[in-house]
Amino acid sequence: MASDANGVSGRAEARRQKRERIVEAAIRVFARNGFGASRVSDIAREAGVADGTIYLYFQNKEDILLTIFEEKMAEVLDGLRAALDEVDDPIERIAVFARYHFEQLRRNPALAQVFQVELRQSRRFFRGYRPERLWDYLALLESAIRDGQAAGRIREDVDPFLLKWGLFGALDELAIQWVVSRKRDRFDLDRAAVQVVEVFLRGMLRPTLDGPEHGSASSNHQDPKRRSA
Amino acid sequence: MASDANGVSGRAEARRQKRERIVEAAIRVFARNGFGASRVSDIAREAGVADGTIYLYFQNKEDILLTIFEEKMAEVLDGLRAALDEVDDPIERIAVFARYHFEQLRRNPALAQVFQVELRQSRRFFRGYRPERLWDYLALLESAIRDGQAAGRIREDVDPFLLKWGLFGALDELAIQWVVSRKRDRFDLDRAAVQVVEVFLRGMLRPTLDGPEHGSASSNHQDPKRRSA
Amino acid sequence: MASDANGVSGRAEARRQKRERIVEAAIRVFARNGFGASRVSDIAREAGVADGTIYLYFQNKEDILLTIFEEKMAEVLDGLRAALDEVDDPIERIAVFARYHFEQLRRNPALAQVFQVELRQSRRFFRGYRPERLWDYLALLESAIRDGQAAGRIREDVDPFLLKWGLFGALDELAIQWVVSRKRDRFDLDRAAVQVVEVFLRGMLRPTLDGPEHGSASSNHQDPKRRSA
Amino acid sequence: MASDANGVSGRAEARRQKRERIVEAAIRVFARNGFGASRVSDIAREAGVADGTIYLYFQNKEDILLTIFEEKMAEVLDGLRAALDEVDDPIERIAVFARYHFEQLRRNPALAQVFQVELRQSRRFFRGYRPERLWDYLALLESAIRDGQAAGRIREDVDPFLLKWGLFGALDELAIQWVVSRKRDRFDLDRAAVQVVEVFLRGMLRPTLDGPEHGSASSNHQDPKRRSA
DNA sequence: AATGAATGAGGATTCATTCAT
DNA sequence: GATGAATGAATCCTCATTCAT
Repeated sequence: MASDANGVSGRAEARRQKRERIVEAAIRVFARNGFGASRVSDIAREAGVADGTIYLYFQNKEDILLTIFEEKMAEVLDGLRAALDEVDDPIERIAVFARYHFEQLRRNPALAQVFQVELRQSRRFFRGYRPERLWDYLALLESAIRDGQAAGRIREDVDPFLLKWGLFGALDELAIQWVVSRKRDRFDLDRAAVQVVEVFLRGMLRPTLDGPEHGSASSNHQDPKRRSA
Repeated sequence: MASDANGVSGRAEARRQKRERIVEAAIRVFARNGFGASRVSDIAREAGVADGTIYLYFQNKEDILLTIFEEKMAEVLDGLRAALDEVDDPIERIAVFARYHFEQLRRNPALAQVFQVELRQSRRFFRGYRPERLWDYLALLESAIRDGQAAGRIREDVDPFLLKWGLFGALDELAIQWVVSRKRDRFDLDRAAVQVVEVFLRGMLRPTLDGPEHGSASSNHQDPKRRSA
Repeated sequence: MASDANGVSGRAEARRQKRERIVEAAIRVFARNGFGASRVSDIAREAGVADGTIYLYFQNKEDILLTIFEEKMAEVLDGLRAALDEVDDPIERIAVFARYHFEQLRRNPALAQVFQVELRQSRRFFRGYRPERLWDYLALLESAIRDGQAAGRIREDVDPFLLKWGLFGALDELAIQWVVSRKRDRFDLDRAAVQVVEVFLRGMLRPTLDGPEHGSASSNHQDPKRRSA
Repeated sequence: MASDANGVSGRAEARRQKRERIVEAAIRVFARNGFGASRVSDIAREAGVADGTIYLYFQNKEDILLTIFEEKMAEVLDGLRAALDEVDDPIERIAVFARYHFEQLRRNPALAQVFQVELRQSRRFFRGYRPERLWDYLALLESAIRDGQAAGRIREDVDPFLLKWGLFGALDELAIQWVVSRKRDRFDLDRAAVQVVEVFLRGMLRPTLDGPEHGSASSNHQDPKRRSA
C-alpha cells in the first residue's frame, strides 16, 4: 500500500503514534491530579480520543501507569547509559548521574511528578509490581560507587547499596521540593545538584595524601549567601 | 462513682480513648492498603466500632488522615525536641536527628508507611494542606546545620536549606527501603543511619588542621562486607 | 407527694408540659425545613431535650407529625365550633369559617405551614392515615352550605360537597401565597378573605326578589385599586 | 442509513427518546412514592435503564424533578395557550381554563400528582426554585379576569390577583380529591369543573339589567341529588 | 479501528432509633 | 425519667470498563 511505501508510516506506525499520544496525555493528567483522582475519560479527552479507544491500547487504567513507568524509565535509562558511557572516572560518573537525574526532571516535570509520587505509591499498592528499570537505573549508581572503591578512590567502609539509596533519596527529595515550589522561582536546581553531590562525594572519598581538600568535589564553589529557597 | 474519683476516666476520657482507637486503627488500615483503597468500614471494623461512629469523631475519611498527620507529627516533633534538648554539640545533634528519625520508624512502621506514602501524596493533592509540623521537624535539622556553621565546624559553602532536604530525603528513602523490604531481615537500619550520617557529616564538616580524618564521623567503623540488602 | 399537693402539677403535668414543648419545637422545625429534611436531633435541640427523650414521648418521627395533625387540628376544630356556635345564620357561618381559617393561619403561621405542606404529602404517603379531624373541620362548612340550602338561601343546584372542597382550596391556596410571600408585606389576608367569601357567596346564593345585589355578600366594598400583591 | 434519511431518528433522536423514557418513568415513580421515598434505582428500573444511565441525562435526582416541572409545565402551558387562542369572550376563557386544567389532570393523573404534591413542597424547600411556568399559566387566568373587567362584564371590586389564586386553589383542591379518591368512582370531575366555575363566575359577574340570572354561568343545571362523593 | 452510550459494582455518608449509664 | 453515644441500614452517585454501531 501507499502508506507502506517508505516502510515507516504504515498502519503500525499510526498505531504507535496514537498510543504515544495517550501515554503523553496520561502523564499530564496523572501529574495534574494524581493517579487515583484521574479519570480515564480525562486522559481520553486530553489525548483527543474516545474513552473506548484507550482500551484498544491498554488493558486498563493501571496498565497505562505501569506503561509509563516501564517505557519512560527505559528511555531515561538509555539516556543515562549513554551519558555514563562517555565518562571513565567513577567519581565523575557519580556527579554525572546526579546532573542527569535533575536534567530529566527539568525537561519533563510532569513525568517527574508521576514518577516521584505515583511510583512511590505503586511500589506498595500494585501487587507485585517491581520497578526493575528503576533498579537498573540505580544499579548504575551503585556500580560507580563500587568502581570508585575498586580504584581506591572511595573509602572501603562505605556501603554502596546504602549510599545508592541515600543519594537517590536526597536527589529525589530535592526534586520534589523543586517541583512543589513555585517551580522556576526560588529554587536553583543546579546549585542543589552541586551541593548534594559535593557533600556526598566529600563524605565518601578516601582522604588523599595531599591534604583535606578533595579535588573535583570542592572545585566549584558558590556563594552560600545566595540562598536557594 | 469510683471512676470519677480521680477525675481521669470520666466521659471525656472515654471519648478520647475511643477516638485514639480509631486513629490507631486507621493508621494500620492506611498502611496496609493505602488511603485510597481503604474503606471507612475497614477502619471501623479494625477499631471495633460501627461505621457511623467514625463520623462522631471525624468529619470524613480525609479528616482522619489529616488528623494522623497533625497529631502524630506533633508527638514525633515533641519527642525530637526532647531528644535534641540534651545535646549541645550541633554536629552531634545532626546525628541524633537521624537516629531519632529511624527510631520512630522502627517503633511504628505502620505510621511511617502512612507518612512516607500518603503525606507525599497529600502534599500535592489535598489542596492547601500544609504539613507545617513536618516543616518544624525539619527546621530543627536546618538549625543544627546553621549552628554548626556558626561554631566554625561546618563549611560555609554548605547551604543548610538544601542539605536539610537532602539529608531528609536520604533518610526517608532508606526508611522506605527498610519498610518495603521484608522488614527485619536483611536491612540493618542502624547501619544505614550510621552510614548516611557519617557521609553527610564528613561531607559537610570543615577540614581540621590535624588531618583529613574527622573525629566522630568516622569513629564507628563497620565491616562493609556484611552487606545490608 | 408535695408535687401532688394541688393535684395539678404532679409528675403527669410535668410530663405533659415536656411533651408539649417537643410538639411545639417540632412544628417550628417542620415548618422551617419540611418533614423530610428535619432531623429528630433538630427537634430535640429546639425543644431543649436529648434525642432519646423524644422517644419517651413519641413512637417515632412520623408519630410526631401525626400527633401535630391530630392534636392541633382538634384544638382548631374546637375553636371553630365555638366560633360557629354563636352564629345562627348559615350564610354568616360560611363567612365566619373563612375568617376563622385565616385567623388561625395568622396566629400560628408555622403550624399553618406544616398543615398545608405536610398534610398534603401525608394524605398520600403515610399509609392509611386519614385526617379525620380535617374532615370534621370541613364538615362544618358543608353543613353550613346545606343549612343555607334548607333555608332557601343557597341555590339548590349547588353541590355542598364540591363547594366545600372548592372553598377550602381557595382559602388554602391564598394561605400558601400569604405564607410564601414576604409575609406581612404586600399581602392583605383580610382583603383576601373578604374577596373570596364574597365571590363564593354571591355565586352560591339564590337570587332574591329585590334585585341582583345580594345583601351581606356585597356589603363591605373595598377599593380594588389598592392591589394586594 | 435508512434511519438517517429523513434526519429524524438519528443519534440525537435516540438520545431524546431515552431521556423522555426516564422522565416518564420518574413521573410514575414520584407519583407512586413521592419524591423523597423514590429511589433513583426505582426510576432506572421503571425506565428500563441502568442506574448510571440516569446520570448521563440528569445531574441528580432533584434535577429530574425540576425537569419534570419545567418541561411538562411548558407543554401544559402551550396547550392552554392554544386552547385559549380560540376563545375571544373573556368569561368563556375562564371556563375554558378550568376545563383545560381538569382535562390535563384526567389525561395524566401521575403527572398531576407530582405537580400537586411535590411542586407544593418544592416551592418551599428547593431554595430558590421559582416555578415561573406555573406563574405564566396562572397569568393567563388573571388576564382573562382583567379582560372581563375591561369589557364591563366582571365587577370592578374583584381583585384579579386574589381571584386567580382563589380559583386555582379551588380547582387544585378538587383535583387532589379526585386523585386521592378511588379515582374514577364517585367523583365526577366534569361536574366539579362546572360547579366551581359557575359559582366563581356568578360571584364575579356584574349584575345585568335583565334580572338576577346570569346567562352562561347558570345554563347547565345538574341534579344536585346525584351526589359526587 | 474508533466511538461514546450504557452499564453496574462499590463506598462514603446520614440519621432514625436504641440502650447502657 | 433523661441522656447522648453508638449503631448500621439505606442510598445517591462515580467512573472503569464494555460493546453495539
